[in-house]
Amino acid sequence: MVDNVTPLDERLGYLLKTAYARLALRVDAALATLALTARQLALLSVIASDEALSQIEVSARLGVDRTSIVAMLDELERIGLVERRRDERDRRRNTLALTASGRVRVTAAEKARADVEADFLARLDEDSTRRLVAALQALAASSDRRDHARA
Amino acid sequence: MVDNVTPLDERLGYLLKTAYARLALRVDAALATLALTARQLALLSVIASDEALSQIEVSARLGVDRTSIVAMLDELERIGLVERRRDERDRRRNTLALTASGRVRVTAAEKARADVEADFLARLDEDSTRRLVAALQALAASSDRRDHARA
DNA sequence: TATTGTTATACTCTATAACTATA
DNA sequence: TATAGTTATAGAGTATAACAATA
Repeated sequence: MVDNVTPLDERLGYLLKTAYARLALRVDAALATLALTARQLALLSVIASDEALSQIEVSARLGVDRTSIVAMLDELERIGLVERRRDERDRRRNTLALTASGRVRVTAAEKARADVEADFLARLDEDSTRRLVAALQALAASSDRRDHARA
Repeated sequence: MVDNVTPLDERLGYLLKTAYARLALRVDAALATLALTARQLALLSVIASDEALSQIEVSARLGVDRTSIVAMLDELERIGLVERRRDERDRRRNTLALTASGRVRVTAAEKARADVEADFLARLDEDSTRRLVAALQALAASSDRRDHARA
């Protein structure tokens, strides 16, 4: 009826969205054992990677709005994985740190996440996997510049 | 502090999500001129690719719940791009079809979407692009089997 | 005046349950 | 009984505006 309509499974957008959705389902299933969501693990991992980040710094790295971070931290603090500490050099900021329990949980969860990812990629050979990651990184990097220029 | 924490930009999940989000932003920006969202275009394209699909068939192809399709069709019908027709052979079903205006709009929107995608991929050479798409298709295919087995 | 964290609010997308009409 | 479409509703996730405390 209408020509020039690319089938869904040849569209980059559809493929990226579908691949992400499926990986996310598996990661969430694996993390359920550890009572964590993929979203929470991402936040915990950013905190783990660089202690003393503020809430705004963390939100920028995750690409999540600072107002969304508030509720996530409330929950992670409630279950004892994270601590907010007033930054004494700038009392507007909170410095985020993992608790001992948080460190244990992140280590286990990171292993679970990496296992799921490896299993998800099992269909690809090593070279294809390396090139896939490199291509995605290139797209993210090139997009970064534009997005910042436009923002 | 915690070792074995993979940086975000080496995680497949983060890369897929980020790449998709950025492409989606650009596609939506390009489609705004045509008063369409990427979501609407995906629905229109499925209808265009195979006339006489029912709402449930369309929802399955898109991976969108049938209840969500209802409101989307209401809007597309309201702006005159789509028609619901009772299937006379099974009066429970609606057969979906583009209007003449819908066909014109889809053709223009598909061109805009393809242009954005090509620009988004400009950083990659042809071989890398082909391999990226192939890898994503392989991941989608392998995941399909598992998801169906589990569902 | 500007910034950090916070609350309130709203909007989109998604998922579930229950209804209707048809089979 | 089961299925297609529909409605109502609730839950995530996200974004905006406005506020208090601090710079």
